[in-house]
Amino acid sequence: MADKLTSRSTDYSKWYNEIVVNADLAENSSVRGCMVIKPYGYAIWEKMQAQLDIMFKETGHENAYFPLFVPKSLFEAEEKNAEGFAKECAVVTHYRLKSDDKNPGKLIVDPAAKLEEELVVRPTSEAVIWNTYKSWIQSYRDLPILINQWANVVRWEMRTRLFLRTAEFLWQEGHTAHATKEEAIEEAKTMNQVYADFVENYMAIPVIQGVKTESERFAGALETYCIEALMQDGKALQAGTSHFLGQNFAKAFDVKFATAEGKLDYVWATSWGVSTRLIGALIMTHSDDNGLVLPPNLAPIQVVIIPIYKGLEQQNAIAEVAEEIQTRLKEKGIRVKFDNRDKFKPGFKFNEYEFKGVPLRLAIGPKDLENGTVEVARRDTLSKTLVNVDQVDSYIEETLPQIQTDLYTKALHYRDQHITLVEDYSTFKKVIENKGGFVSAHWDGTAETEEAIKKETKATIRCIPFEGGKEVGTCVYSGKSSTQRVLFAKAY
RNA sequence: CGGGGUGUAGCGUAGCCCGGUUAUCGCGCCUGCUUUGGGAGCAGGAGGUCGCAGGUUCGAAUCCUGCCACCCCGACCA
Repeated sequence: MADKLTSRSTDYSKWYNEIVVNADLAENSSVRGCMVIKPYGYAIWEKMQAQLDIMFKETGHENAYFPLFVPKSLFEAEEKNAEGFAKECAVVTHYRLKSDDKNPGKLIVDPAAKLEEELVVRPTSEAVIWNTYKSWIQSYRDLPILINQWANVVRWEMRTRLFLRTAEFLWQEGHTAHATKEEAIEEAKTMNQVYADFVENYMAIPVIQGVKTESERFAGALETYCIEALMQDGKALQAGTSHFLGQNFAKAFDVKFATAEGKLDYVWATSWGVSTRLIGALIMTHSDDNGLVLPPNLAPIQVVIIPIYKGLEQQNAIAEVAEEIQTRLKEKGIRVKFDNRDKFKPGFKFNEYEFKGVPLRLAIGPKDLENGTVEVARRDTLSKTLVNVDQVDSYIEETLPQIQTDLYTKALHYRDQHITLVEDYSTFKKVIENKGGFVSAHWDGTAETEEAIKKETKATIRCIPFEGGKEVGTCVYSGKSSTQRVLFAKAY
């Protein structure tokens, strides 16, 4: 990277280059808005998956896998859900190609292979899963069912945006079935809390938990809980959602169970998901002008060791020290890489790992060899410290969690600086337009007001926060009475 | 789908308005030597359907028409 990046730039794509590229598969191809995740980026995703998986299991969930294809008749069963996703579905209509007689070497769709019923490529899996649950649930003894699926989904959006809205993306989707409404609501809230914990503690991104308004709610849900984060450019990002689906899907797929009292009742449902969008959030929250900044808890490489030497003899002497340090760090469970490639100069490597966001860099040169020291550089602060070789592992063991905390604190500070309490509409517009971030304001609770504000300012209600308390006030737009402040922002 | 912009080597680009030798430059890549405490230097080398298809012309990267893709802004959305 020759040119520097601007931290307030909305062109985050430069930061993405290390970990993802736009899929460029064919001329004139409609496979656009898809991404290729490079190995380094995928390694971050794997770290995220691993931790989420632990947290899902801790809350009693199991993994399973369901089909990619959804027969149209199943898809349309839950009307609101189907309606909500209908406009963005990829649909399979044929199952065979044949060679084109008029155009040798080319293929055409075989009209004879038209499917009796079209298959929808899942934009989400409620339909397939509830159709399956139907045969799994007869009695209250079969409940709850607590299942998560790691999968890809396709949403053919009109406009895509790398990471944040790709046509195909990877995610996890939890689908649970419960005997009571209370238990289902509890589950949806619990998983929203799990997301908040994960994003805050592992991704070092502060989030606000809350409830979506009706217009922002998931299609088919009775209530959508969410975590909302703020990016460096002042725009909000929905980082995860958890839905209380009521009995909508149970009714649509006729999933009844016998209660302990011997009565029949419909099953209560939830679903919840986070996606590769979170990688985008990670990048857009912490990165700076020198490239990515990764929190230690998720960094594929936590510590990189770079040797500085002249000649083979010195290289070998330094490698001995470096490898010894590497062994000690590995024993402590730290992910460390010793980059002893001879074809790149140290300065090049410094920049390379800075760009990749590796939290700590150790440099060992002839001077260090002489003094028994190592230069330790922090990615987040770009500060350097000399540390004695025999203390380097304990120093690192303390510093990695410190970086994790500092990243969170920095992001939290920025976020809190960008929550503005607003009482009148002209200030509202000014803040949304100039300062960005969240605006905390009173809202009369009507969809009309929400829609009007959205039209005029492009700001939407991100959530009705759980915390922040009820208070009496007047709607910033209509002047009608209001019982609580909600958070507005321009969003991705 | 509407408004604006862009498309030239792996990446970033000049040239286009005003048509005319062998399409410019930088990065990257390959070879060799020297280098190595913050993105190395020198020398040599490889790499091009100028987005695609038509048209105008003696001649098109350049002008015209159509199409496609990408980016930004709307509508849509995790």
